[in-house]
Amino acid sequence: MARTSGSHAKITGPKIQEAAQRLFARHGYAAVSMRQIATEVGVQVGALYNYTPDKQTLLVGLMTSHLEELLSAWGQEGAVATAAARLEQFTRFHIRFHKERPDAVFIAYMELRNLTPKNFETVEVLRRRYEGALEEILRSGVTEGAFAIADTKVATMGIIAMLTGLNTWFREDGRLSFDEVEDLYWGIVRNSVGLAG
Amino acid sequence: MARTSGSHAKITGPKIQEAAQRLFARHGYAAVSMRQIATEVGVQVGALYNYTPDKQTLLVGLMTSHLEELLSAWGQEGAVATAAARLEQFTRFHIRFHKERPDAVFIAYMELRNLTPKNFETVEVLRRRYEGALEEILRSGVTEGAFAIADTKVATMGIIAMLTGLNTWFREDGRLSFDEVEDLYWGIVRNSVGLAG
DNA sequence: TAGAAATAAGAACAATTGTTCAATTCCTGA
DNA sequence: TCAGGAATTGAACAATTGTTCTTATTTCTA
Repeated sequence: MARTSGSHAKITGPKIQEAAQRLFARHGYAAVSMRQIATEVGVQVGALYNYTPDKQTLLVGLMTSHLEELLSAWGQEGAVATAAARLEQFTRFHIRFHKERPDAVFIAYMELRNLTPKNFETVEVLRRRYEGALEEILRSGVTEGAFAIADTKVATMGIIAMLTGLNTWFREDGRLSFDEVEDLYWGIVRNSVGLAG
Repeated sequence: MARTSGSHAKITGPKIQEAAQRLFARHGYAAVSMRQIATEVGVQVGALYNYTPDKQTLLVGLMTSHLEELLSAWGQEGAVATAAARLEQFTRFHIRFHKERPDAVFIAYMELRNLTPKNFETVEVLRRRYEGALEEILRSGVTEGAFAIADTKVATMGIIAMLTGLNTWFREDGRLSFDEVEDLYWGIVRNSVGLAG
């Protein structure tokens, strides 16, 4: 056999990324073989190497494209007046964006140790840029006198960890709807920066 | 060769656990081979199987003993009067306990997907018991009228995620000392439950 | 419609994987 | 001191790993 009928890079390429993302998230990068990915795509393992030079590149590609999407989506949020409104906007944006991409989020946090140093740095630059967006909000809120925050960098890390942690426990069929949880999280964040209810 | 001079289970046993913990945390469970562990211990791979029936048991053993230590240590904290004081006690305890065991914490959070279903359930029971400890504090604070919390379960997950997240960014040689960060985190937690500064 | 480019199959590679087991040596208690 | 249990080696197993390469077929372009 050789090239199969109907095969096309525009189709196989995305399929490979989706399969890799799903499998890496489910079992972990190291535990997933190239053959498993190929099987999921419906292709033989050799074909994968028309799309990636190696397994590592597949991983770092998933991470960077996720973080770039994240930054791009945040950049497209509309402008709001006060720091408090901006913080609410960020909180709800973060929660919603991450909820829609559990696999990508999982990989971006869990597989950092499987990156080569150079790839790790690339990913970290993107992540820090996103953290910087929140910190800027917190700083402007302190300047406005609206927030009571002792250290904006520490608050940034605390808030992001809290928001991202939602992915680890929220279940669609649980006690609360997602909208309810979103409101509750915003309530906690609002409190945490010293905003009046 | 065979039994080596000076060899003893009381020594090799802990050494294996320490090596496995260090390596699993650094590279991930799936990425670490039994031979790497053996090399780290200074032993041949066959010897490991005097101490564990298989690799999976090594992993689940690390997780459960970490969580049991955590629960035991929390159980030994002294009694305090108010819910607010108890929450401060929990916050500082959690941060300090986790700071001392970065490898164990990392594994307990990152390697859940490598557990068999039965082992996963065992670990989850322990984790839920710990989460329950915090939720009980929050509930009693609400009863006292000291805390303003809309949903204690959600607040529990949010606070624990925030506190545990500290491990991912704190560096001993960073801008702030650990004691400073501990105080800052307590300030955020205090705010988040609506306690007056 | 012919030739070129794109796409995939399938076999092959050496290296590594978790686990088992007999053989061998050391250590301890009586 | 010596027997028996404890501890380890070292070899072996089949299965799986990431990657490369040649070959074959399909699709695209002119």
